Formats: sequence, structure tokens, C-alpha cells
Amino acid sequence: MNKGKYYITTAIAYTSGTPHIGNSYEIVLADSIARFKRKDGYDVFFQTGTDEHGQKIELKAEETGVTPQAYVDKVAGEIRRICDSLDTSYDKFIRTTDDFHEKQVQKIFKKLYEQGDIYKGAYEGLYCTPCESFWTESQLVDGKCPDCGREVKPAKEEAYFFKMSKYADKLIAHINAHPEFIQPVSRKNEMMNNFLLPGLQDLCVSRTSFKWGIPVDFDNRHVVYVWLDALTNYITGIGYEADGESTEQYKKLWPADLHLIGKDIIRFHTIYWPIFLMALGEPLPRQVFGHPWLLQGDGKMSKSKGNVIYADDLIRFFGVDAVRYFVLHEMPFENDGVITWDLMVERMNSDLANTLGNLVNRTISMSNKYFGGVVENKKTGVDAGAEDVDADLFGVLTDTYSRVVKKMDELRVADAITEIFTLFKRSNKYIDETMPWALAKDAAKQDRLATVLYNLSNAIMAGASLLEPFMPETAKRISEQMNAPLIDFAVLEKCAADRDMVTASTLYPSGTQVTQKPEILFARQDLAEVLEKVETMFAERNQAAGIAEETAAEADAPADVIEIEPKETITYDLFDQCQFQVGEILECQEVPKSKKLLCSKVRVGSQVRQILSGIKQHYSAEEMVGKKVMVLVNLQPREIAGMMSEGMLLCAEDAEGKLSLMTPERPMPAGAEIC
RNA sequence: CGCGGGGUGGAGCAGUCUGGAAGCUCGUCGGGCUCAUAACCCGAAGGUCAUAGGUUCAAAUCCUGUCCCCGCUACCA
Repeated sequence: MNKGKYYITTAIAYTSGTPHIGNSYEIVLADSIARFKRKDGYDVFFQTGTDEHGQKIELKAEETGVTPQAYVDKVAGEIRRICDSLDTSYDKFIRTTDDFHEKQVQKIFKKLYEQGDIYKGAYEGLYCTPCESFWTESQLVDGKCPDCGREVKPAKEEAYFFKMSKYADKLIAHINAHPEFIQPVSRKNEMMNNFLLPGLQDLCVSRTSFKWGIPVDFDNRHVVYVWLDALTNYITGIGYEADGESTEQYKKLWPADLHLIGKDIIRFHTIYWPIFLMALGEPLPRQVFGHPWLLQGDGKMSKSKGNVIYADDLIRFFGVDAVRYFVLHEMPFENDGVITWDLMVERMNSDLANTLGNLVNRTISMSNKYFGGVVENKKTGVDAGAEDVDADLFGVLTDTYSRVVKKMDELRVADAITEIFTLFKRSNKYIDETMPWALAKDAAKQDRLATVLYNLSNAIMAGASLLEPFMPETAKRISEQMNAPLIDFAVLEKCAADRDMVTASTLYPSGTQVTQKPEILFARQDLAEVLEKVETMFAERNQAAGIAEETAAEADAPADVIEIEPKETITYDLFDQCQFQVGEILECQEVPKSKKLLCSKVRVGSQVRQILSGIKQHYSAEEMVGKKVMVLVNLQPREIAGMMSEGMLLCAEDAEGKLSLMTPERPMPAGAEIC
């Protein structure tokens, strides 16, 4: 049975570093949906991949002393390995450095340019060669580079822009007409109110400040800037052709049914991407789901703290399916989820070991104990009371399929899994209700006993079959131990649709011989032991990484050592160009409408400057007044949030992003030079 | 008044649209059972549903005010 095509994608991962479990969550979520749809009769195509261009990668490669290509080859390989280790069933893994992709991006860029959607604009201003930065006239300080203070040369540095406003009305209409387009719906309002309704700014789609990107073929000083490069993977990966016939595959698959992305890039997927597609004359994806984040609960995940959890670690400790179960189950639909070792162990023990693993184990054990492993359905009807219990079990079993499908259609994967576990819980209850051990003692009730065990086996197989998309390995292991194939969704669907409890109660082949020695599916874990192993692991890792041991050992205590990325050595001259002085804060106010900014009036010598700082979350306006602080005074003034800022207050920042103003250790007059 | 989401037993959530006995998972305590991975099943304790008013026979649910949290605001020089 074919219910039609289903094209699902994840965001492509940026290859600037190894992803942690929070980043890996998305691929598992996408995989469970892909597997589910596949098993449910859809012709699924599941694409994921890596985003490999950009300045950040160029710099990283340089630091590492390899070419950008070598760098991304390594990281992309690593990312792909992690996807594989999580048992994900993607059909295509695209890399933005793939030939076909680069070629199409160039064509797309050219096409949009030729039809007037992309135009060449220019920053009006000046270029600082050493900084490789472009400045507008208004940004300069005394006619010099605001970054380094050196001379800038007039350069008509140009950039290409995409005319976003042209398609805005059409997009607004589309979003209003398709309320399901942006998921969760609360995100729709954010996009509408913050971007679409106030009016879209044109988007810069090329850069000249770095080289590691796809060159604009008719103007090769430019490389295509991130979004036009990255987003288009969704069509180039399946054979889109910008100036000719796209492939049959493309015609079949596009538009995508679901773009699964993190909530941080919703804007790009629900505004810029649809507009690009409109400009290309292609239909829009059916749905974009901006999923929440999986955060580490016990202290913020940070490399400097050395407590980052990777998928590899979790898999080693708990096994792939337990990890898949955890991230899928623990992630609600709208709010961020939390991962800690405690929670992981709790889920593992209570759901996987106790409810599911133990159910399978006790059922198989009883079949072996009472009937030499042969499971036979001998409907007797002897025990009228017992029949009600059976009917209730079959009722739950019959309904589970449709309940799960409903949740999956709403992308509520965690809830879908809960539905399946409801069946397992019901099965455990069924054992207590029927008391097989009591039946075993009564020679007259052997047939009833056989039927009870059959009914249980039947329910387990139905549950395992539904569980397969989420925990493929576990489903397979149950199937092997029960010695029967997993049940096709089409069968379950039919039972659910017709409420056919008779068929639903005879899915498992009667007379099957189960395994003689059932394997433990999930072993219970001891929390203390796990935590101890975790600590050892982090300690070793941090030692290897050269991070001070006490930092890792006492992750809860404030770290007194912190590592940051080293910058290049500079000359004294360069340092000398920066002018630091002591400033006294005369008054300070919160900037209305801003969450982060404080606006201070700072006396430096005889002048009073207005300086904006993003420290509202760390200092109140009142406590700022009277402080003597370190000010970078010859910094290019700049307008922030509609107000001018003339200088910068210097702060120290710790691993958690907490800020502390730099103040002179002994009393100093406002204006004293810091050198 | 920039826009939006939220505040429900120890923890995490559902219920709010369509008012009508406060529910689920985990944890805690008590009991049952013994097939099983000290597992499983049953029961109990624990919430004035953020807060103050209003509408109603009846409010977690509808209306108004207040407090707090979160996301977004293309702005942490």
C-alpha cells in the first residue's frame, strides 16, 4: 500500500566542530518520523547533511593548519559517523561542498540575478585591508578603521542583495492561508510581528571578506553567502536543475513535506527560504517544524567546563536505543527538554528496564516454564470473568495504532511513544489480573493459561512493531526472542480502523516456539555507579585536553581557570593605538525596549560620554552609578538601539557568560590613562 | 503600553478553545503478588490550579487588574 511520497529533511549541520547530544537530537527525531512514515506506507525520502562553507571554517582550518577542504572532510565524516551510530536511516547525506550542489547554487544565484531579484549593491565606504573589514563612512573614527584605527582606503566594495520585500505580501498570504506551515504555531506570530509585518530588509547574499564559499560564477570576487548556499540543499540534493529539466526524483519529491529544524533558524526557513522558492517559481514546503532544544540540566554545557555530553558517551553507557528513547521521550513539543545523567538513568530503569524489558522477560520465561516455550492460542471461553480482561487488553491494543498515528501527525513524537508504553503497562497489569502462576497449579486451567500467555505475546509483538521506528534495534531483538516477524502497520491499521479485535488478538502466529533463554533487553543501572563512571570519564577527557583538573572535578564550584581561543600576536604599535582610560559613571539608565542594554553617562577627563553596554542582566542601573571603570575611548562611536554609544566599558567574562566590570584596584581619577 | 507563550501536589507535564466532582508520568509511603531485571499490580499522602477582583447555580477553564518566568525584537562596541 502506497500512501504517497514523503520528503523530510533535517537542517544541515555546520562543520565547525563536533556536535554534542543537543545537536544530535534533531537527526534522531527526523529519523523516527521517517521510519514511521516509511512503515506506515509512505514512499519516504529522508535527507540530512552538512553545511561546510563560511569564514568561521576558513579560520578554523587555518588555526589547525589544514586546508578548509581537509578540515570539513574530517568534521563531515565525524558528523556522519555520529548519525550512523544513532542508527538513523537517512537516504541522502548532502554536503554543501558536493559538486552538484555548488554548480546549482551558482546557477540559482545567476538566475535570480538575471531576473532582477538579486541586485548588486554596495556599502558606501572604506576598506581596512588588515582587518579585511568594510566600513561605512559613518562608522569611521577620525577617518580610520574602528577596529584597529589604521588608515582605510576608499574601496567600492560591493555585495549582492536579495530583494525580500518584493515577495513579502505573497508570503504573508501563504502563511495566513496555511496555518500548519510553521510549527509550533506560536512561532508564526513571532515571524509575522517581528519581520513580515514591519517590512523585510533586503538580505545580503554574497561576501567578499572570505574565500571559502561557492564563487559567484559571473563575479568571482564574491562567494555566495550562507543562506542561499545552505537552504538550497533541500532542492539540489534531490536533483533540482535551475536552468533546465529537474530530475524525475525532484519532480516526485518536491515540495518537501517537512523541514525539521532548530528553533533558532526558524526565520530563515519560514521567511527567506520560501521567498527564494517563490523567486525560483517552485512550490513551498508543506511544513516547517522548529523543534525546541535539549539542554544539559546540571550546569550549562560548555567546553571550558569539560562537561559536554556527546552522543558517543551516552551510547557507550546505555546503548543506542536507550539514547534514542531518551531524547525522543524527554523532548516536549514546545519547551526545551533537559538531559542529565540522573534523568537518563531514571528513564532507563523505569520505562525501559521495568516496564518493557521486564514484561518481555517474564512473559517468555513463563512460556518456557509452563509450555516448553510453545505459545498457543487456545480460546476456551471457560472463564467468563477472564474474558473481560482479555477484551480490555485487546481494546487497548486495537486502538494504539490510531492513537500513535494521530500523535505522529501532530509531530508529537514523545506522546506517540507514551501511547505505545501504555500498551506495555496494560500488558503488565494483565499478568497480575490473570495470575498465570495460579492457573498453572490448576490442571483444568491449562488451556486458559496457554491463551493468557498467547495474548501477552500477541500484545508484546504489536507493541514492539509500533516501537520499531523509534527503537529499531529493540524491536528487532524482541522479534528475535519471540521468534516471529514484526507486524506490518497495514495490518494494525486495518484492525484499528475496523475495531477488529478478533484479528487484533490473533496477530502472533499460534504455536510459535519462543527463545529458550531470554536476553535482558535493558539492564537496570545503578545511578551512583553511573555517576562515578561519568566523573572518571570527564576527568580523563579533561586531562587529555589539558584542562585543569579541579575545574572538572568540581563542576559545581566556580571554575577558577578558563581557556579561551588565543588570538594572533599583535605588535606593540597596534596595542598603543588603543586608548584606555578610567571613566566614572555619573548616571545610568536602562535602555527601554532592550533586555540587555544599559546606557551610562561616563566622565572621562573633562568629557562626558554616553556609552551603551550589554550588561543589564549583570548590573542594575543604580549600582552602576559612581563606579570607576575601564573604558576603551577611541572606539568608533556607533548607534545601538537608536542611541549613540561613544566607547566601550570593559568586562571580564566567565565560562557561564557572567560579566564583571574592570575597575581600578586603587582610587584613580576619571580620565587616568590605562597603559 | 513592541509581539507572543507560560505560572496546576516534591519534579516534569495534560486539562483552558466547547465552564460542571483536579488528571498523567516519575519520586515518596503503605499493601498485594511471586512469573520476572529488588521487577509487576493496587492503594495512600501531597495542590486555596501565580495573585486580586468580576460574570455564573457552578470558574484551573470566561472577563479585568497585578506580579513573576520564557521566546522573538535581524541591537551584548
